[in-house]
Amino acid sequence: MFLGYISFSTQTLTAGLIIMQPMPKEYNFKEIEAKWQSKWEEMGIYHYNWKDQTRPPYSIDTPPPYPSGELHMGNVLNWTYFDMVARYKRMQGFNVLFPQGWDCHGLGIEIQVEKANNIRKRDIPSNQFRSMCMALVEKYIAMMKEGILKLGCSIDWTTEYRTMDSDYWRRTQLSFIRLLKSGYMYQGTHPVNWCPRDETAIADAEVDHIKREGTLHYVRFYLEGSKEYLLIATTRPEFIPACVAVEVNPNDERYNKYIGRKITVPLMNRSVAIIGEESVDREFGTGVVQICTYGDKDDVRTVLKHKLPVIRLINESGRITEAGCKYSGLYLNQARTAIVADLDTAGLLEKTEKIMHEVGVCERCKTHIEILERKQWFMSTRKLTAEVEKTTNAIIWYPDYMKNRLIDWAKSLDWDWVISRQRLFATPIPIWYCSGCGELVVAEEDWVPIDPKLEGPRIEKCPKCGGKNFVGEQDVMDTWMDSSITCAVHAGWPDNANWRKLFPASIHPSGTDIIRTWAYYLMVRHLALFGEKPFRSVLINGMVLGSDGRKMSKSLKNYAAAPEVLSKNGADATRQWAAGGGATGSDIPYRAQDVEYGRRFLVKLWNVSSFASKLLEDYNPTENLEVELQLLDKWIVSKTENLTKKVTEAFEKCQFNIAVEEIRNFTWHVFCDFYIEAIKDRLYRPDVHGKTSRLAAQHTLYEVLYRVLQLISPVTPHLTEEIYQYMHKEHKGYPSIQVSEWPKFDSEKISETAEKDGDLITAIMSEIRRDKAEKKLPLNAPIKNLIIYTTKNEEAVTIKKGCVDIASTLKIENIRVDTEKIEGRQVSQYEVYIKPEY
RNA sequence: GGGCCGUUAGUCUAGCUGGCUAGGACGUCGCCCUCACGCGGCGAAGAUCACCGGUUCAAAUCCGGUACGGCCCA
Repeated sequence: MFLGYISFSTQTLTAGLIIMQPMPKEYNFKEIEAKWQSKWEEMGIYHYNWKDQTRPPYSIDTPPPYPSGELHMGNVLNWTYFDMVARYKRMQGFNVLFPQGWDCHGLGIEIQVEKANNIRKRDIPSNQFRSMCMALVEKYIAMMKEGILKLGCSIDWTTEYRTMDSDYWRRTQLSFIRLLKSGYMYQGTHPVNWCPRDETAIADAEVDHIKREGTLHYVRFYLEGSKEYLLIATTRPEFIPACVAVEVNPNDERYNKYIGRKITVPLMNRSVAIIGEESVDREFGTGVVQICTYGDKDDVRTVLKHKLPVIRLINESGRITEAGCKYSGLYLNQARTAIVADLDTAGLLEKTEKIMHEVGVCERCKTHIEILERKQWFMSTRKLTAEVEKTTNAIIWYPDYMKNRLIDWAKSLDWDWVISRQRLFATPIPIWYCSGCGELVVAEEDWVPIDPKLEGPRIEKCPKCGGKNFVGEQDVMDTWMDSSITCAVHAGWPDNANWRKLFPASIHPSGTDIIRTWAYYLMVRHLALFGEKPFRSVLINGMVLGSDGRKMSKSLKNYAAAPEVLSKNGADATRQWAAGGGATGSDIPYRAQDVEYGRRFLVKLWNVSSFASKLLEDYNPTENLEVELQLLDKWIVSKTENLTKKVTEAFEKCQFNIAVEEIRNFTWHVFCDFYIEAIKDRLYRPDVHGKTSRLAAQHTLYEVLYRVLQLISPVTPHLTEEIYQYMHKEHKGYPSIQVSEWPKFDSEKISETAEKDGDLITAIMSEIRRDKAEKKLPLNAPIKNLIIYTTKNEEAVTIKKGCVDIASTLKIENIRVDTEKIEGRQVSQYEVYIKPEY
């Protein structure tokens, strides 16, 4: 492990003459990026040093991605964001922990395995099914890992983990046991969201709401012992057998007189009560609705409030139970057809009409969600809502307004989190039941990892009845139970006694789409387990849109494949798109031109460096500590210092787009277009300008370039490393620019006068360039005489000082600075006039 | 129906703790084979900052409202 870079000082390595290595003319990103990716790994510069006592730690709560195939542009955006943070913090002297895990379990993989093999979970032995899932996960991990490596992320791969490994189970199970003991986990029979296709309970967060066309049925419900009927409107007539009440708004003059009376459920030989409920929408349908167990979440609320009976109409796979009488055994949609037909035949169906309504579907398989009552495990999350809100507000969010999404979500939840799943590929719940008395046996902390389906509890007999037979819990945990303890796991919990040094995590990166899951579950779990916030800050990235500004999707043909983008343009160019594509947290479109521009910037930076390496061939950086800086040297030095300040502040606030733009503009349009153009003559002709002046230019060129490389290195690590190795490594001494010390803003180097003076000189240069352009002359067209007029004495002095630079840059033979008014063109934004004679 | 966000040149976007001729990129147009770079250089054109009203010496920026769009939740 590499430990010692902090102790490298520039003094110890710089004895003797240093010869600048000439750089190749061509910039081959493929070669360079691959080379540094493997060299950095060999150097071990990304390893977190667990023994370091001096540097402050900085821990990144890398969200373990769900392996779903190849890396996509959203991942690229996400990973680039926190990789820049990691690199920046490392340079700032932090001991950075940048771990990488994989969130393996869950329905997503199971469904893919089922579809690929045309099977259902129960068709084959569960072990075989699990192996198939694991094989698919491994395949996807390999694909994603390749992409992450190609992106040049500074991950500490010694920390790599998979949530499907038994060592990770151990942690998940341990967290379950502790939460059970502290009263946060409970078993209960409550209504839950249920996916009939996947045959499992799912949490609110896993339900998608989509707009769909449905049919509204108007059905006659006869009042008990009467010829009078009420017309109810329902989109789900198949639930009529489970009707437990009919509801009207008590303020509705049309119907409130019926409240308390009995009404007959059509097709079923029974009656239910008519009840009043203010929440009934008088405008919807007829204003009379049926309450069934359970048609939707509203039904659950009403049943609870009015203590209505529950009729279990459907089973786990979405078939009608015996409670459905003659419809028993049918699937819901079959029952629907049959019931509608029967209603029609009996003359009870008055009419139907099409309506658009929103339905809940399973986020993984898009099947219509049902609500079922079945014994499940829950985490009491709702009692933490106030705490979640308080903690969320106390955490730094980049950008700040994103915290609302978490708070709003937490407050909107009306059920506790159901954490059990009736699936296979997941962490087992470490629980057994005594076959004799049903007593619940919880695994001891030192039994885990354990699979209760394969192994019995490590006790002689049931503590209650003495029975010796136990049945393991068949249900498994929600995948979010695995991934919602990462902040503690990354820090080394529970094995590392010192884990709180790295906890709470310094930063939690997340996309706008997973705030309600990842951020929320992390929050409730860590609060419940440790009584502390899981992270100190949250970094939010937006969604990647297609180039047309719409959601990126293969069907819209605006999809960009990340591996292709990376291999075509390289990581450094792609990363610039991610960093500069838009403000942090906002959605950003993928546009090939942005990546293209990134690539052109790299070429520019490469070319200027290669040029500089030639100009500095005879420059020995160690000898020139005292140099006599000229007007434009001081100007660029001061501007560089201001740039350092701006970029540092931008990185501190995770405003990557600002950082990137500042550096690029400075490099391209200030450093290259003006400074380097202006010093060429000083470098080429020391006989005219003097050796001291040449040395000052070389020194400034060398240092400013180094500064630019450092500032942009978190964004474009490969190219900056390559240039650094050629030009600065010998002198600066750091084995990699990645571990060089982040420049500290030095107010000593700021000179308002120098900037003002330099700005005036460069403004005059621009004006002359403009004049040449308008006259359609080449830039190097010689000018015989130039008269510069200003009334301000101060400016005249400055201009005289800068005459040399103006003359050499624009090939002027004679310059006269005058205070006599002349007819000439005005220098933009100055009361200065120029008159060139060609 | 509620919440959050957005509306800036042909396109994408920055700026929004109020004070600059509103910054950048792509695209467009003109010029230049200037000895680092044509994957370039130098220039130019292009925006009543969605609309209405208010606060202020001063508003793209703050406040209120309207319209349209996006996301999330009912």
